[in-house]
Amino acid sequence: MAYWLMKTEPEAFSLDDLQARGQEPWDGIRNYQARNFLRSMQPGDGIFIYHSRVAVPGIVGMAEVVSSAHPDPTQFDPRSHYYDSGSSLDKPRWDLVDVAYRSSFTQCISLDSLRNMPEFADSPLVRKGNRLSILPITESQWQHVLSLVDDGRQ
DNA sequence: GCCAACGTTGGC
DNA sequence: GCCAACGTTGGC
Repeated sequence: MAYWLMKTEPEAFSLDDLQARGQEPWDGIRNYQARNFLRSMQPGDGIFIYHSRVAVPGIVGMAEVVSSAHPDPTQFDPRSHYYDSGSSLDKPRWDLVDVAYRSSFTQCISLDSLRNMPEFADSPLVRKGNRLSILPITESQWQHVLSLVDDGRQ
C-alpha cells in the first residue's frame, strides 16, 4: 500500500469530471520519472488529486489506483495529442493506470498551506519550478492531510 | 497571460 | 557527450 499525488488541470480534467465518470484511465503521462512512478503503483494505492494552474492550486480530494500499469493506448494513435512516433506496440514507451474517484474535500488543501506543513518540507511538490505531475506521498503526509479534512470529507 | 524552471532533442 | 534551442509545466 502506497500513496501518491496526481496533478491535473481542472480545465482539462477535474476531480468533478472523475467523480462523474467514476473511473478514468490516467493517460497522457509523458515524463519518464512520472512513468516510473506509474509502474510502481498497485491497485489499492491511495491518491491525492491536485488541481494545478488555477487561482488556488492544491489537493482537492482523493482517488484510488484500480489497475496496475499497462500501455497507454494514446501513444499509438497518430490523431492523439499524446501520440509518440518513437513508441511501438511491441515496445511501448508509456504506461497508464486506471484511477477511481473516492472523495472530494469540502475545502481545498492549498499549496500555500502545504508549504507551511513540516511534513511537506522535503516534498518536490513545494519546490519552486517543480513539474512532476505524479509524485509519491509519505504515510505521514497522507495522514496529516487526512487529519485536516477528517470532519470535512464528503 | 507571463515567464522561470525544467526535461528533451538534436547538431556538432 | 556537451549544450543550445526548444517545448512544456505551473505558480503567479
